[in-house]
Amino acid sequence: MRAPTGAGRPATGHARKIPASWRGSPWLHQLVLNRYGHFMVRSISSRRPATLASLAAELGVSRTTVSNAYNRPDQLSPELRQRVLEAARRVGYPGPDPVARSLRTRKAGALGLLLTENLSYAFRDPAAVSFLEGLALSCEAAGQGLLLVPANPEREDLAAVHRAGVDGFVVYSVPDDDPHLAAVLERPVPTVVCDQPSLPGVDTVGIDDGSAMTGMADHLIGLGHRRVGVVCMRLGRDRNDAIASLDRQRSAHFHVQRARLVALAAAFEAVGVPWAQVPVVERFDHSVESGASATARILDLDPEITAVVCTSDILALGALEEARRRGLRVPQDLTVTGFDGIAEAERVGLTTVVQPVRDKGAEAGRLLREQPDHGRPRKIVLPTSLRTGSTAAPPRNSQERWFGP
Amino acid sequence: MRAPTGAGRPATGHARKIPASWRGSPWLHQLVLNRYGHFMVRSISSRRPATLASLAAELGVSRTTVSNAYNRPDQLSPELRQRVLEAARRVGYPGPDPVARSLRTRKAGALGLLLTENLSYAFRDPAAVSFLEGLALSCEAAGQGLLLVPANPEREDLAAVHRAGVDGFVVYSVPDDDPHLAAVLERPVPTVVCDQPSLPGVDTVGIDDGSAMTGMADHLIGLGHRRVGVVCMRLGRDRNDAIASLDRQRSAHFHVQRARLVALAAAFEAVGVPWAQVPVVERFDHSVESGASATARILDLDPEITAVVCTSDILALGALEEARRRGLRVPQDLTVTGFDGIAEAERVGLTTVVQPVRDKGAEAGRLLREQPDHGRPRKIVLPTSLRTGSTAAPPRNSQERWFGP
DNA sequence: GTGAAAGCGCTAACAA
DNA sequence: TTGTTAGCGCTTTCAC
Repeated sequence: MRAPTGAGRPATGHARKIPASWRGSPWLHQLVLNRYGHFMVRSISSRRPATLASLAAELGVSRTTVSNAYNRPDQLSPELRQRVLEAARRVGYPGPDPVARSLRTRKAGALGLLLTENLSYAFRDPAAVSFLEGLALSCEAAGQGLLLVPANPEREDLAAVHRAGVDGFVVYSVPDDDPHLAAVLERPVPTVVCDQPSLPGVDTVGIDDGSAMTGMADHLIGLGHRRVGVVCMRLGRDRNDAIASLDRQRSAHFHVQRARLVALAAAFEAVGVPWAQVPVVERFDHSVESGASATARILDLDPEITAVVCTSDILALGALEEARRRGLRVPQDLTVTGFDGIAEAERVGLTTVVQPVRDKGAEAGRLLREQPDHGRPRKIVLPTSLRTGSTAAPPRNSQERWFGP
Repeated sequence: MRAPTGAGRPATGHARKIPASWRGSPWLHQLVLNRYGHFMVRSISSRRPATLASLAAELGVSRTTVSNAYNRPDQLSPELRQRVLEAARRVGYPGPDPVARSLRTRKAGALGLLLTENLSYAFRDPAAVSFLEGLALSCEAAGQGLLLVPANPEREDLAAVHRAGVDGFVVYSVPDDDPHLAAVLERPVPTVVCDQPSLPGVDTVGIDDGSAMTGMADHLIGLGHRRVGVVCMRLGRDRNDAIASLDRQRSAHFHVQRARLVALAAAFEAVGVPWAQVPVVERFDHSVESGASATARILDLDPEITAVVCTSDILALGALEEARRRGLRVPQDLTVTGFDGIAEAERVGLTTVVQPVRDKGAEAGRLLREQPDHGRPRKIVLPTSLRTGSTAAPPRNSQERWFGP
């Protein structure tokens, strides 16, 4: 029996009328009387995907019942539930549409992650991957998805941020002038920033970069180093593969780099090293090669330098490579230090600052999940530690002597 | 002027009536006459979040116009658009709700990624991370999000799969009996499987594991190895840190491992090695330690073994570690081979099969994006190559001689 | 260039 | 336990 496909509503107003858009569509329907005497629409062709409503019509039950079969098994008899689920399988109903459910419940079931501009660098940076691991695990434990939001710097694709159906955002290590960050903050969902930038009104998780780097500086100063060079990551969104001026250091848009440099400067100035004369070489790409080339630059500039301080382990690995290339023994001829504490750094015995990267991810997820009703922004500061490896020692011709350990 | 908060519709039917649910809510509204003489609702408190409709009411324009201001700038005058955008900022309207838009447009703007059961292993496996990188880059280029779908093996949390608002799924390297895979295939969106399992009706991207491993086997056979041991990843969802029986090898639920083992067996059987006597040690955890312990097991079982074939680089790194621990020189005393071609393997000169992991991710994304109107399932097979490093050489007391290259 | 109408597919408060 | 009602917030023909 074919249904009249024209418009108009059935004899009773209780059943949904046939949507006008179905007219002329390839999907066929028939009007059936349910057990309450209401007309309902039943699909007699499987071409139009089944919906909760069509399944309900098919079965002659209400939409609530079908919904309950999926979402509140305790709200209906096991037999009825079984009947519903079976019918669903028969007509190929894949269960409630997640998007419609999200709209209704106002929950997306996922967190968004805004990563540093260049995705590839993020995935090639073991520290970033560990952060991702921590966050992903935390999401998994909570049964939430994790949406990687593309933040292509070239296309300034804010649409991706606007389009993301998420219950909250984690922003990982972006410059303070990143337009994607601004777009995220405009969204009416909670946000946690990890590492950078430091924003007054926003929940934050990170470490105390300044004091961690002070610790490293003190260690080097204690060893007797006074003539040092620094390799750092990019300080702004522009590519500047060169010496970073004092001004550029102090106004860096990447707050983490800024804090580390400022701490270094303060510590060395305190023992009489004029920071303006210390070569601080910036590299846009965060890679081993960058670390090597920056180190080369430093050593070319001043071969008397006794220690190369790097603001990341990846860069430090490059420094080690360059030292090897030049036949400089580490640590006898040159001291090299890193920052992060990635696995590979430990393997080669790098002296570095170890930070709990994975925990940062977990904390970020937790913060987003535990929304206090009100209150001040939460600032989580995780502990770091100095790992003294085998890449730092007193300088060769140091006038200071080292009597340790 | 306070609006009557009771129900009922305004004098004209053109404006939306006030939703009953607003009654008694903390949000206040007033009825205003727009320039067409229609009553519209205006929010006079910013507590209830603005919507496209409320903004339209505020401005006295239709919802279409506001929608167009965001989605089709060419459909209205620049001045009007500007007015709309300004008003939006004033009332704190964050732009069209992404979920509602998704429901309407039937596009989620994201792909879902179902990863191997244990998330941590995925993030600690450089091959998996590279895959992720390739996929993420491909999504970024297309302006799509990438949703990591939690697939906790313990909680069998299929809800996460059901809840994922995505336009398609990528399934990366799961066993053929994974319930999450089944749940994904039930969803009415396209799916691409990467690596495993091999499913007849589903789009696929991978490599020819069999012939790649055959190449490796032939290489070892050519070097003169006949007494070999194998370290492989888990063959099923159950933990079995032990020798894998022939039967277990042949019926492995992880098709990639199965294909590699079957190829090895065939190649060695072909030169008279009885495969049943070759120790194949399985490890559930995919880690360097696993590779080491499995290698230890093999060498304890048969110290005369001349080559340890590993089905992944990570495991091979462990094998190298164990050899070092035992004072065995590689390759003089022991040959070790891997599979994947990760960066660290190259660094240590591992002889291995190199596969284009990043390309796999990119291909998976592309396949999902380019949906043919119809046709056979697409099977993409990417090329591999044998990288002869410094960890494979003829066996010490080989009766076969090696005259090459 | 602008507006009205229709409905995407679902859930939840309430009523029966 | 089941059904009815009322939207969630948006886009999109199609008419004006």
